[in-house]
Amino acid sequence: MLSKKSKYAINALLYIAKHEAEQPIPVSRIAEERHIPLKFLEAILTELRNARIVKSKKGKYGGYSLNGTPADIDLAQVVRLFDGAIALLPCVTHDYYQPCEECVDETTCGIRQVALEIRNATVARLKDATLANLIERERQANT
Amino acid sequence: MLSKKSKYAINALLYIAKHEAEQPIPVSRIAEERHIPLKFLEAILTELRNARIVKSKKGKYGGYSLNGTPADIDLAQVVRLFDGAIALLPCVTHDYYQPCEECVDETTCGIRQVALEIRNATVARLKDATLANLIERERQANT
DNA sequence: ATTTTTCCTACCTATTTGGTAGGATTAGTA
DNA sequence: TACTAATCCTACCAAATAGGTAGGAAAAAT
Repeated sequence: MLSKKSKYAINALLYIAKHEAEQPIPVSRIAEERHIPLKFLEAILTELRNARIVKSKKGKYGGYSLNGTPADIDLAQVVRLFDGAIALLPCVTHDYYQPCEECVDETTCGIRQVALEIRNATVARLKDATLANLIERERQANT
Repeated sequence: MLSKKSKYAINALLYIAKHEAEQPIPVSRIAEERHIPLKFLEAILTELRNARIVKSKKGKYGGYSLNGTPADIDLAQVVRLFDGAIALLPCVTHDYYQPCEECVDETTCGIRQVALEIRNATVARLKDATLANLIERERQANT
């Protein structure tokens, strides 16, 4: 399951993407419209900014903007940021690799093979799901 | 990521499946051979028994046996038992369904569409990964 | 009776999740 | 300069989950 952080982050990013012309958008507005606790969302957007997925502008009329186009930002980036590795096993992650201590032989491990296939399929789908793609999906579902 | 419970359970089940002729197998033997804490594994096997994935025999020369053939038991069952829903969002699970409270319209939600595709692909692969299948995979990788 | 096993109840610690509180700092505007 | 509206920063917190441990009762085979 995705954490609330990931879900809130995705919702906030989609909100900004859908109101691109009005950037930068203050946290308070996103929090209100998407019913996300203000202070919590503040922390989330700080993380997104540190990861350079959004950029911020301080002071009056400040707020957050996408750092790039909606086609540049995908769910894999967001999920990795807040929930860490996407894979089911640490031995099939790229960035967080760790052997399973109980594993006798990683190269022949059957569970690992399955986990690897699932990871690859999942990552591919999450990378395909850019903000632009999600907005387009919703547009199509609405007709 | 899978919990240790799931990983230990899968390893224990694979161990029993590989030693089918010697059933029932005592917890102590599995714990020793697969380096799993004894008492923890005891609790795990109790859960597997309650779920009727294994069956137990009490007393001397007792232990645990598979309840069915290695082709009957798949990873989806085990993962669901210990880690709950497989999906990324509660709104695309079957058994644990819950709407996302922040969601405006579930039928058009783009994130949901992606989550549903990922869930379906993942569940299919986990169901395909029966104990028999895993053992066969390891046999093939060994040649 | 002894041994070896499962079964049952209770407890425990560390980490993660999902927040909240309060104020300092920055920037635009009058 | 003063005011306002925003981000930024530090600290704290409660509940849930993960990953165990302890001790013994009950059952079954010899």
